[in-house]
Amino acid sequence: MRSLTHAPVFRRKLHAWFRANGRDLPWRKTRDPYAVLVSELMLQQTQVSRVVDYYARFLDRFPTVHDVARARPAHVREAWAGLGYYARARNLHALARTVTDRGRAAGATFPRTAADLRELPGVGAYTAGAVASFAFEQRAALVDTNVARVLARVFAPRLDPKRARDQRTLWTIAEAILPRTGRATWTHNQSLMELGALICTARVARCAACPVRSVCASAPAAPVHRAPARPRRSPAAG
DNA sequence: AATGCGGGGAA
DNA sequence: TTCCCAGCATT
Repeated sequence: MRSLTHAPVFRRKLHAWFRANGRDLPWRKTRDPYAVLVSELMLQQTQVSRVVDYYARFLDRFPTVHDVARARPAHVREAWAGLGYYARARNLHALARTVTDRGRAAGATFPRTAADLRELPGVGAYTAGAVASFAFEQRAALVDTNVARVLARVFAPRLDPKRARDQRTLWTIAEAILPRTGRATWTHNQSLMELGALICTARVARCAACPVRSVCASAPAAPVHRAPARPRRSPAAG
């Protein structure tokens, strides 16, 4: 992998860009672990644009994790109808019951660390990192398809983000470039995914609009601004 | 390491 | 058409 010398500059530029250009998505307004979990489960392999409405309707119908835990499986499934990957709805239901069962009657007890979140049904490495950093503002790394692509292009252009073996390296990079605090990690992880979603996309890397192109191993060198060329003869000419 | 799982949008 | 999308569980 390429050296991570540029990580501090990368972070600074990325975060500044995100604050100015990040989308105003509903799940970015909350730190409620239940709401964050719902959004993350819905977003697995599913585009943001299609999740927005389902997310609002689902929380309207099941405002708390207790409402899901109490519900009949068929009703949860019904709220999920059309989204696809229905195992996610079953997992959410099972997860809700787990979280409310072991808590006391009043409050649900969500695991707060990525390692503990990982034990919940339907929660893999990515979702565990997402809930840890987005709901609990923990200093946890996360690598989804966006982050894998961005990190590979910026820091390790020889890695193939789709290759399973290279993913391990990408997780190592993701952890290595994490900011110091959990609060900053929230912004950091959101920023990474947003860059992958808006600028550094799968089909086209919009390098001209990219805030981190100056430290990117894959971006073409910025076009040099220079005065009109003086007439010049090639060495061979004459 | 591969595969099944949904459905829709974009190139 | 193909590829891709805030992946995960199972084999």
